[in-house]
Amino acid sequence: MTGRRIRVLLAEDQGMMRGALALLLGMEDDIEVVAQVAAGDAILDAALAHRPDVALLDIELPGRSGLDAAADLRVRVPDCRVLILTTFGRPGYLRRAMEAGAAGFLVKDGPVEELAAAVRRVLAGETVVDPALATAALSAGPNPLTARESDALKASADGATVADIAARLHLSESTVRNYLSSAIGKTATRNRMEALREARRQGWL
Amino acid sequence: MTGRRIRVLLAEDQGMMRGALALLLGMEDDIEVVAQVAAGDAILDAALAHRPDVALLDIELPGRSGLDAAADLRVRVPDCRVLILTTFGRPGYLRRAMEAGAAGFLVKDGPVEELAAAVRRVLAGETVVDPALATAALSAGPNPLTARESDALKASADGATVADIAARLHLSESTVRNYLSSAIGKTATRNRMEALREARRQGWL
DNA sequence: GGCGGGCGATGACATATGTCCTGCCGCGGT
DNA sequence: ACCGCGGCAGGACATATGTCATCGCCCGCC
Repeated sequence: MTGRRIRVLLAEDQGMMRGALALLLGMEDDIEVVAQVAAGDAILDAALAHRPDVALLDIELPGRSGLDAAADLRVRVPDCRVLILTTFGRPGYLRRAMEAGAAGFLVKDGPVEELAAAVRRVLAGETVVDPALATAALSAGPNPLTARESDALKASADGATVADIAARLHLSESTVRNYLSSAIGKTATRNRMEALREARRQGWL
Repeated sequence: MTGRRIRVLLAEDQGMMRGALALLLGMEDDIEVVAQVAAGDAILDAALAHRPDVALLDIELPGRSGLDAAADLRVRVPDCRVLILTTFGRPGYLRRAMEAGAAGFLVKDGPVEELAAAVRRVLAGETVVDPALATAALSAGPNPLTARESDALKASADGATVADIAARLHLSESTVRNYLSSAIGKTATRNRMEALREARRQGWL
C-alpha cells in the first residue's frame, strides 16, 4: 500500500455510532477519516474544506437531510463520491439517493465488513446497492404525492390538529383537509396517521 | 494485565452498530466480547450459556425489551452486571432501568471512549449514570399511567382506530375511549397522538 | 385554443374522537 | 363496614376528522 489513502468524510448524528465507524474505518490501512460531522448542514462546508474522496452520509440528520446534502455535493464537490448509510432501507430513499447522484446505498443492518468494502468499491467507480432493495425500489413506483400533500402529512405528525397544520402552512382548514384526504386516498389508508406511516415507509417524505 | 479479562454480552439489534461496538470493545486488552445477540428474547439464554460479567443491553429490541431482559438477568444470572445502552435518555427509561437492577445507563450520543470506561466502572461496583439525566429522572416523577392506559396508548400507534384498539385489547370501545381520555388528561395533551408522543418522551411506555 | 393538473377554497355531510356522567365489580386499607 | 381506586362498560353530547362536489386561478402541453 504505497499510494495515497482514501479520504473519507463521515456524517452521522449519533455520537457513539460516529465514533465507532470512524475508528473502524481508520483501522483499515488504505482509509483515512478526514472529517466527522454530526449535522446535515455541516456536510458541505466540511467537504469543501477537506476534499474527501468519499462522503459517508446518514439520511436522518439534524439541520439538513443527507439526501439533500448529497445533491449539494454533486454540484459543489463533484469529485466526491457519495455513499448513503441509513437505518431504513425504504424504497423511496434509495430512489431519491440515486436521483441525488449517490454512488452507493447501505443499510445499517448489514455486517460491518461491508462498510470498508463499499467505500473501496464506490471509489473504484462501482455503484453499491443491495440488489433486493433495488428491485423493491423499482417495483414500488414513484412518489404519487404532490408537494403540498407531503407538507400536510409531515405537519400532521405528533398529533397536530387540522387547525395547527393550517396555521403552520398558511392554508385554510378546508384545504388542509382536502390534501390529507387525497394523501389518504393515494396511500390506500384509513386516516392521516396511517397515511403518514405508509408514506414514511415508502420513503416519500 | 495478567488477570482474567472482562466477559461482555452485547445485545443490539442494528447489525453495523453491534459489529462496531464488538470490535471496539474487543480492542481493549482487558475486555472480551463473549456473546452477541440481536433480539431481546435471546439475551437470557446467551447469558446462561456464556456467563458474562457485564451485559450491555439496548432498550428497543425485537422480541423483548432490554429493560425486561435486565429484570430477567437480575433473577436468573445475578452475578451479571447490567449496563443499559440506549438511543434515548428518557427519564422514565432511567427510572425503570434502575428499578430493574441495572448498574449503569449510557446514551448512544456520548463519545465512544465512555463505553469501555463504563464497562470497567460497572464491574468495579460503581453505578454509572449521567448526573444531568439522573436529576431529570427524579424531578420528572413516576409514571402516572395505569397499565391499561399504557396498553391503550401503545395500541393506538400507527393510526389504529378505537375499534382496532378495542379488538386488540378485548375491550369495549367505550372503555378504550375512557382510557385514552384519561391518558390524554394525565399527559396534559389534546389527543391520543400527542399523549402517545409525550408518554414515549417520558419513557412511560 | 382547449385540456389536464396542481393549488387554494367553501359548504354539506357522515363518521370518528374526546369528554363527562353513571353504574357495577373487586380489592386493599382504616 | 366503609371508602377509594382501578378495571370495565354504556349513553349522551360536542367537536374533530374525512369525504365529496363545486368553484376559480394559473401553468404547461398538444
